[in-house]
Amino acid sequence: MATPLSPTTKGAKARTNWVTMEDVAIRAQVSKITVSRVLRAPEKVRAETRERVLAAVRDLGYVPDDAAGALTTRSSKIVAALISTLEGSTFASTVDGLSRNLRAAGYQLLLATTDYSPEREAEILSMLLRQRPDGLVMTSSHHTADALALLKRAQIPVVELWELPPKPIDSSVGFSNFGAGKAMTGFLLDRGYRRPAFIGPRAGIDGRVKSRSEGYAAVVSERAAFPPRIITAPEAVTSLTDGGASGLVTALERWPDTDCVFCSSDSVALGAISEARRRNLRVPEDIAVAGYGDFDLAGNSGLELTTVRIAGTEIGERAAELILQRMQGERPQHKSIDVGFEVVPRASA
Amino acid sequence: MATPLSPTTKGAKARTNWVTMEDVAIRAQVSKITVSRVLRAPEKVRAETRERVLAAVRDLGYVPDDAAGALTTRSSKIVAALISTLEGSTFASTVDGLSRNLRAAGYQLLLATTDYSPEREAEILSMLLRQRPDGLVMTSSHHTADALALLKRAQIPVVELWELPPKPIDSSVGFSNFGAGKAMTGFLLDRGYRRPAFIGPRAGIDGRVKSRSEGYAAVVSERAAFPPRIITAPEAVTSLTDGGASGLVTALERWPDTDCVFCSSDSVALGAISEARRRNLRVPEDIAVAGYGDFDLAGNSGLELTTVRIAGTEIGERAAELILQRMQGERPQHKSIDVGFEVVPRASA
DNA sequence: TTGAAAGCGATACCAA
DNA sequence: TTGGTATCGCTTTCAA
Repeated sequence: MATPLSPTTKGAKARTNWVTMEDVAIRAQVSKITVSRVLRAPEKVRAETRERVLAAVRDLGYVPDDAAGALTTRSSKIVAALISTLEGSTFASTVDGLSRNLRAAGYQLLLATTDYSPEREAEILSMLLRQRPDGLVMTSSHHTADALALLKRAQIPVVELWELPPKPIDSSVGFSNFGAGKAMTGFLLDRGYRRPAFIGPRAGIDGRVKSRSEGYAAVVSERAAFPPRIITAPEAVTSLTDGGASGLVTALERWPDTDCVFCSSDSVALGAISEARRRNLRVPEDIAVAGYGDFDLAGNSGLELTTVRIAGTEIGERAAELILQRMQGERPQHKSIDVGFEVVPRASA
Repeated sequence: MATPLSPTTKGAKARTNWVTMEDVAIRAQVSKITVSRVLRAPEKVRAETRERVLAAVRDLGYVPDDAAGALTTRSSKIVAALISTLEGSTFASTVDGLSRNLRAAGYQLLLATTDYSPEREAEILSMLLRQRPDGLVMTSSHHTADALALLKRAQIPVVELWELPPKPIDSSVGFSNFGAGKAMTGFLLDRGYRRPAFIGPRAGIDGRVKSRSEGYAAVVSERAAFPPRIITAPEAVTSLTDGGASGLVTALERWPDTDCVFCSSDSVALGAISEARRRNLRVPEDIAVAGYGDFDLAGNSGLELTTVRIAGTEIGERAAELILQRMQGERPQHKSIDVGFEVVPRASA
C-alpha cells in the first residue's frame, strides 16, 4: 500500500468531492483567475483560452461556490423572504413570482414563515441575516424594535409586501387594504344591502385585516345609518372557515337584521356560506356574502363568490424587480408600487 | 473636516457596516477564536471571559457570517428545496413543516419551484448547488440525467417527497400514490358506483397523477366489467378547475353511463362539481365526485367533498428530521418513510 | 491577455 | 483556558 498520492499541486488534501476552481485551472493549464474571468467576463479572455477553460469546466462538472465568492464580492446572491404564512395560498403566488424573477437574475430565495408573529419574525430575521442576504422582502409591516434595529444595521434593501405602509422601512409593493375595504363596502351598499357586517379572524392577527375593517367602518359611518358591525372570531377558533361559520352565527344573533357579511378572506366567506346553507338561508337572498382574495375556487364550484382580487403574482414580480434594482445600486423611480385591487362581482353578493 | 479615523486596528478599511468577529474580539479584549468559542462552545471558555464577549456581541449587534464559516466547516446551514409548484396549496404545508423544523436546528430553506419541468429542475438545481446546500429535498421523482449527475457529485443527502419511488436517489418521505388511487377506487366501488372514470390534468405533467390513475386502472380491471376510463385534459386547458369541468363533459359524452368521477385533485373535483351543477346534475345522485388532497375547503361550504387526505405538514416535518439526521452523519433507521393516506368519505361520493 | 499575491470572515489544528 | 497560524474557494488589485 502506501501508494504515493499523485502530486496534484497541493490538491491532495481536499476531503470533499467538490471540484474547485483550481482544479479547473490546472486542467485547462491556466491560472485560477483566468477561470474566474471566463466565467464572469468571458470577453476579457482570448477565445482559444476560453474554450479550453470551458471544456475543463464541462469535463469536471465544475459548480462555482457562490458563498466563497460572496466573501470578496460582498454579494451572496441570496434574497431572504419573511412570509406570514404559506397556508391558505394567500402568499403562495407572490413567493412564486418573486423566486421566478429573482432566479432569472441569478438570485436565490431564502424562505421563512413567521406565523404572523412579530417576535418570531425578529428571531428568524437574525438567523436569516447570518447568511448575509443581499436583500429582504417581508409580508408584514409590523415589526419589533429588535427587528428594526437588525434591518437598519444590515443596510440592505427591504421591500414590504401586500400593503403600502405609511412609513415604509425602505420600499413597498402592495395596495391599500383600507381602500379595498372601502371599495367592497361601497360596492355592497350600492348593490342595495342595508346592513353589512364585517367578519374577521382572531383579533389583531394581521394588520392588513384591521385596515380592511377600518375601510369598512369608514364607509358605513359615512353612508349608513348604523354603527359599524365588526365581528372577530374567538381565540379558540383556529380555522378560517370555522371562523366564518361562527362569525355568521354571532352576527345574526347580535344584529338579526344583518343582510350581508363582508369577510376578511375567501376562506372565511366559505365558512359563512357553508353555515348559511346549513341554516337553510339562501345566499344572497337571505344573506349575502362577500370575500377577499379571489382564491382559485372562488369563481367556481357553484360558489360564485363576490370578492376582491389581488394580483399576488404581480406583487412578487414587481418586488423582485424593485429589489434587483436596489441591489444593483440603482435608485428606482418609485419606492412604493401600488398594484391595486379589483372588486369582482359574482352571485354571492 | 478630515477627522482622522480612529485606528481601530486595521478595521479602518472595511466598507460594509457589518460587525465582524474581529471587532467583537477587540472590544472584549480577547482573540477572535475566543469569540468563536463563546458562540459555539461556551463551556470551553471561562465564565468571566464569556460574559465580556457576550456583552461585546450585544453592544455591537454582532451577527455571525455563516457563509464565511461554511468555508472552513464545510456546512452552509442551508437546505435547498425544489418544489413542483406552490399554487393550489398542495405543497405549501409541506414547505411550512420543513422550514419550521429545519430552522429549529439552525438551518435555512432555500426554495425554488420547478413548474413540474425536469429540465427546469436540472437548471435550477445547478444554480442552487452554487450555494453549497448541506441537503436537498425535492417533490418530483422524475429527474434528467444532468440533474442526477449533479446530485451524485454534490454528495449531499437528498430526500424525495410525496412519493415513495421504487428506486429513490437517496431517501424519501411520502406514500404510495398507486395505493391511494387503488384505495379510493375500491371505496367508490364499495359504495355502489358501477362506472367510475378518472379525470386528470394535462398529460404527463406529474408522475404522481399517473401513479394514481394506474391505481384506479388496477382496481377497475380487477373488480369491474369494463376497461378503465381515463380522461386527460387537453393541453389548452390550464386551470385545474377548468380541467375538471371539461373532463366531466368529456366523460359523459364518451361514456354516458358514467356515474362517478375520481378526480386527480380537489381543484379538479370542484371543477367537475361546478359543471355538474351547471347541467342540473345532482351530486352524488346523478354523478358522484371524488377528489384528492383534502384541501382546506373540501369539507366545507356545502361542498362535502369525498377525498383522500395526505398529511402534507407531516411529510415536511419528517423530511426535515430525516435530512437533519443524515446531515449530522447519522444513518437513520429508515431511508423511506411512509406517512400513508386516508380516504375521507363525505357527501359528494 | 494573463498571472501573483493579498485578502474576505470564519474555523481547525496545534501550542502555550 | 486562550491564542497563533494556516486554510476554505473565490475575487480584487496591481503587475507583467
